Amino acid sequence: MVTQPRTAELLWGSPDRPKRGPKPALSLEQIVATAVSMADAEGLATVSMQRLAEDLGFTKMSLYRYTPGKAELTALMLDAALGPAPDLSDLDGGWRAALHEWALRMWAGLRQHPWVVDVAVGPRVMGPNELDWLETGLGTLSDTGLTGGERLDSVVLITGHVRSLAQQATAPGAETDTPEKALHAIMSGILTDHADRYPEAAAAFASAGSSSGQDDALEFGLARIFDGLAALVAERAE
Amino acid sequence: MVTQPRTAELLWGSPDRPKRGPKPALSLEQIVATAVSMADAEGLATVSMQRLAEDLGFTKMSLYRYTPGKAELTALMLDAALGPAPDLSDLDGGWRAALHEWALRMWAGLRQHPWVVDVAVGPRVMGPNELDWLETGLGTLSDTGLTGGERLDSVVLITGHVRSLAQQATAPGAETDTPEKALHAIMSGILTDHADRYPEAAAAFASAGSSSGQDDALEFGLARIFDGLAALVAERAE
DNA sequence: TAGGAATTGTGTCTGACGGACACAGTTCAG
DNA sequence: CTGAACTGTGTCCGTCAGACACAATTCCTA
Repeated sequence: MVTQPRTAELLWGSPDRPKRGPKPALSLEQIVATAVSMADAEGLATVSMQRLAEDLGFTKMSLYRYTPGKAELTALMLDAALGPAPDLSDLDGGWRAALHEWALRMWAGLRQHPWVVDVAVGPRVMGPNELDWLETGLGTLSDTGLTGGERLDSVVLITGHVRSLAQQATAPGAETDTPEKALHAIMSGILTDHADRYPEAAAAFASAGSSSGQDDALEFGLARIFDGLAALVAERAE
Repeated sequence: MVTQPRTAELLWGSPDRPKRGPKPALSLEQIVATAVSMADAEGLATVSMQRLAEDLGFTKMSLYRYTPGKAELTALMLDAALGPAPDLSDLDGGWRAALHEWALRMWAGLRQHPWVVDVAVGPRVMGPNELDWLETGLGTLSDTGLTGGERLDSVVLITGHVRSLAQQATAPGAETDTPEKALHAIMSGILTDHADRYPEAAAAFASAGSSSGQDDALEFGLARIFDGLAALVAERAE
């Protein structure tokens, strides 16, 4: 990643305009915002520099006056789409209620910008908004007596769960149904053909396909994680 | 996805050779195996039909005699890389030990084939091996009294955790260090610059960066999830 | 006030990608 | 033995990110 310093400067640097030369007709914010709404509407894959430039009424190469490359633009899109973290200070119910709300807000955001999950991958330069989310998540655990590493691992655990489900729920083919039903629809033929070899899977799908509401998998996972965390917090409190 | 029936047939169908015409010089298995090792060695992105064909000593277009398109080939690569699920029947320690081993095996597999995480996304046609993993995971919970939906959600929860961490750990830039240290290295400058705005994050990274061994985040998350599951199982057992 | 000098938008070009299509050569069934 | 089916190849297309040179615009300085 040679682009890291540039990415960091674009995300964190101050936008000091040069003095000579014609005034830019576009702004990086404008480009990023257009790219985000395009990705929201038609998927990240359809956002090419060409299409983005056409949407803005300029040529493709003009965009490279604002961003060194598409990777940097994508990093900016990510932080813009995340937006600032929610304010959880008014919440009652301790860390559990706060973390729950935090997770649900993140879930809602990821549903709105499904492509974010594909972009926010691996150790990378976090933008102000992403770091704000992390900060807020960690803050919910400040009264628990957990160590810094444990708090970090907790937030990572919840993030992973939310992201993993968001990825399933917003993937192509799952727009109409819940991901469980979509998967069940796809696999039902195969499962009935091989029910003898995969009895547990066949039974589980049959049972889950009939009941199971909308966000069951999300709430189920959160409940288990919070129960597990509560046990650790209680242990630390002794 | 118009390619779904074809994918299903390639994954589950029987390979009946046509009788007329020259014998194929390649086999789909051979192509898939080559593609898998190429993806392992140099990343999924570098596996183009062109490079793959060159590696096999044929032209690009010849590969399309074996697979209708790259998407189907990728689906086959996924199932081939997963391999059969581990046999957990010899394990003592109940569902917890079995699920733990299951998760660690999956972790090992994902470390070996990092690109699998990027491919195994969304409701899709599962291959025999992928379904075998699911079957085995569900099987560990058969004595717990959980419903089919709960078992499914549990396996999804653990899978999400393992996958999420594998994605962090094997992303470009994290090969040398643990993902936490890599992220810390990237973000340390920014964090010290903005420590007043992100105190929790700065503190957590500082604390985690000094201690924290190799797979702490993995084991931490698994422990919390298992504790939470144990509480539910105990509740059901009443 | 008249220059450079810096900066912006454009047009052209390259190499890589997935894949459509026509064609020649090979193999078997009738 | 002939026609049908099948395999591998070569050529072509549209799209992608991006390099580079160039003309036009704007400001700082002499």
